[in-house]
Amino acid sequence: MAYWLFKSEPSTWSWDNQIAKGDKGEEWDGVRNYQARNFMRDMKLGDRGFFYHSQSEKAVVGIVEVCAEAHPDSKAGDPRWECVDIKAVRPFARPVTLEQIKSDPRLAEMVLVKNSRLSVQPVSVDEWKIICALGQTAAD
DNA sequence: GCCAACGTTGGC
DNA sequence: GCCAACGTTGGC
Repeated sequence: MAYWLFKSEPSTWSWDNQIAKGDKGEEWDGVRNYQARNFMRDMKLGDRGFFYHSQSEKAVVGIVEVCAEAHPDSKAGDPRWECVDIKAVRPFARPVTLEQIKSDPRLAEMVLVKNSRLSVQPVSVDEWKIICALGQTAAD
């Protein structure tokens, strides 16, 4: 299983919006960046991801699961743009802030730190475990 | 609100 | 195929 990170501005699509969709999940639409799209094409059913709030909050707030593999973005009107569907698995007991991540030397290589603008990105197994521990949340 | 970093576009 | 100009994102 692979691990990922999905970034969203809470004013556009928040963790609460995601929770409200329940187990049906929701399309991760709106990505118009080739790198991010290519990562979504690599995702498999059951892969896990962090749900990250950018802008004001800047924190990992929950865990999501890929519940549909890449398909055309229904809102794009252009088959080039594909996306996966994700559903909420569980919230973080304690959100892990960008500040915490940046101050932890074990997480210095995270894409979130190195390329803050990429909205969909891979997370290593080690990074996954460290951040779940910081968030006092089960990693499985 | 500003600005740095990055991606995309289009002229040459 | 290069690179300048421009737009967007996201941290501060």
